[in-house]
Amino acid sequence: MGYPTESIAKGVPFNPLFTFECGQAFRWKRLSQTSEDWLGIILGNLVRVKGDSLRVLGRAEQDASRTDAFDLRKYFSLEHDLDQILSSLPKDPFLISAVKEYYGLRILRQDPWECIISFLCSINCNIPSIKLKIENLCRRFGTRIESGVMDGEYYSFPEANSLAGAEKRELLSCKLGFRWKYVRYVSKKVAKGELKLGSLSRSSYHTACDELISEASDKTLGVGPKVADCVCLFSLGMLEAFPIDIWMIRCLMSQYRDLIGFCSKKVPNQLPPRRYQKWAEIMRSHFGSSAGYAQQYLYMKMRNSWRVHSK
DNA sequence: TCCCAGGTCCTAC
DNA sequence: GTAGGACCTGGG
Repeated sequence: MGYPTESIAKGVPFNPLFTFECGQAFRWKRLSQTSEDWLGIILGNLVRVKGDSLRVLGRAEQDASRTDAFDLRKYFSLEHDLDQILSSLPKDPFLISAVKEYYGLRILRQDPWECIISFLCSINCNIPSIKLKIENLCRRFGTRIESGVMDGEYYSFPEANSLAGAEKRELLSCKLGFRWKYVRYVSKKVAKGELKLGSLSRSSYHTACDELISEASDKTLGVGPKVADCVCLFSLGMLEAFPIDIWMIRCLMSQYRDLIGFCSKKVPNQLPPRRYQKWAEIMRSHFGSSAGYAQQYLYMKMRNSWRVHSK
């Protein structure tokens, strides 16, 4: 294949393991457990990241129209000055240890379309289960990518039109469960141009959230505050977004209880919308304009320490 | 067999 | 406005 090898992040802090396994993206696969060798698919391009070098191995034929938007510097958010961002965060002990432990985690700038569908798949699911659903969708509705180099089959993420036209039983066969109607509803909105994901990045964070959640007073089925925050943070470059999931609730309850001013000792497993907004706003003003970075480091710390703790 | 998972929606107060 | 339950399914 005649694609050049590029250096992804020479001199830039970048840890593929933390970046790809922190639950922001679901299609990166580690090829070797002993080295940093990863395979991912970005806008129909099969991409290999090995050490700090990056190589494009193949492209999906029918995705040619989208390759102009294929910008690896943008995808890996190389314009983010990680050291500057991390040093701008408040110095509380829990966050300091999270940053120390997971240094090199970068927030990616993914395709908003893939991002919104992925996080619809994430609703009430664990990560292996999310990956399975997305993989099923790609195999069923995506386009085969010919690499000629790698073993195995690789598929692009489906186009909005494909999912918008899918039948219920087809989506259910991808193991989407009750999420099938969310996926199809949003796909139709995007396919018809009623939800313009591309232009959202030019909006303010709050405008983008409103647009994603209420979408001109017509509720966007399946997109609540958490999914909207994930889209803002992981695909629109809005670093102030602070998604609050079950792990973040546990984190806030155990580490930032005074800040959120929540009296009950019982850790809730979900937040009513108003409380979600209140807590997210408090954390935004605490962590500042890069609150999303704090959230990701805290998320990693919380998940992994919980796992160790509960063994 | 039960419980849980990167939530959201609907119903009943 | 908000608490409580339902929702598909795979994995522990």
